Amino acid sequence: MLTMEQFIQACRQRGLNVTYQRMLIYRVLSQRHDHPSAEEIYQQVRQEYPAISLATVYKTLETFAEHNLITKVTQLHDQARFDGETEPHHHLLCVHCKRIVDIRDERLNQLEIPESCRQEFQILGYRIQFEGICPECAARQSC
Amino acid sequence: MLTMEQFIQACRQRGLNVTYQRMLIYRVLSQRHDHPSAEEIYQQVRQEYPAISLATVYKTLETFAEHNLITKVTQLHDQARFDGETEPHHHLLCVHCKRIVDIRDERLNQLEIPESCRQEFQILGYRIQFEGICPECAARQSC
DNA sequence: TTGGATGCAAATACTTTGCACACGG
DNA sequence: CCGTGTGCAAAGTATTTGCATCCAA
Repeated sequence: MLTMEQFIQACRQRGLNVTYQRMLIYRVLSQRHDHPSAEEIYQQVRQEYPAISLATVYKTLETFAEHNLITKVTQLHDQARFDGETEPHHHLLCVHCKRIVDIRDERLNQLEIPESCRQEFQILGYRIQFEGICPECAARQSC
Repeated sequence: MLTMEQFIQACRQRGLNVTYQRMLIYRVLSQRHDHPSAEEIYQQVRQEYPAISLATVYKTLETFAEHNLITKVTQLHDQARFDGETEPHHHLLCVHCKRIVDIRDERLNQLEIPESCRQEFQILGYRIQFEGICPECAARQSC
């Protein structure tokens, strides 16, 4: 989370033009803590700048995420993926090709649930997603 | 992961008709370990049963997931969600209303990466997603 | 001035729905 | 036979793209 000054700096460092739209989108997103969708951000930005287009919001969020100014909570959102297994286990995702490998390790199933979770939510479980680059993608990149 | 006999049993227990399509879809999914999309399952099932429709695959996967015969890897896949924070932290998701709350706990950032992950993938990090039911949804349900 | 950013509309991708017919129990 | 499941086509939703115009640097 950056201040507006830091944000402007960060854009310049990355060669991104600092536009009014980008500042609004960044401000709206960083002031919210519920991880909104593009549509929700669009609706909120529109209140201050009605001329903005939804396509700009999409493009801007994508650009920010590529430049590591924000993150996408849902990396695999573009299509649903299914798992024949219902027993607790974890996943390792290749951030390039989106391949998923199962991870089974008893120690990972014994995580202590933090107090902040238990506080109000009725906890059902948890999933750990490891992220990395698979050998095939690593080989392709280094060429 | 169930044998075909166990699967048929499990369907009966849940009051689900055992159809040829359902058996094929379950078999294809449980034999793969890459967590395919509906389209990929459709393409593979089609090789054995060309008359199947993509809509049936979608409906069937949804039904299976509701009855806990399979799981959806991507619960939030229906729309992308963004986070203004790029520093490592974790999430608590309400499985009903899809609300996301940030979880910060230093102990969660010190997980030991399992050997099976390191083996080949170049690991970039991990995210933990806790899942539960938020107070609002819990109140609504109990009525 | 100039390349990157925006806005609009059209296109695409994924998923869901309505309905007539088929089939499992 | 009854009610659930299926297939098809159409509709719905989320997202991306092409392109003319605009604007930050």
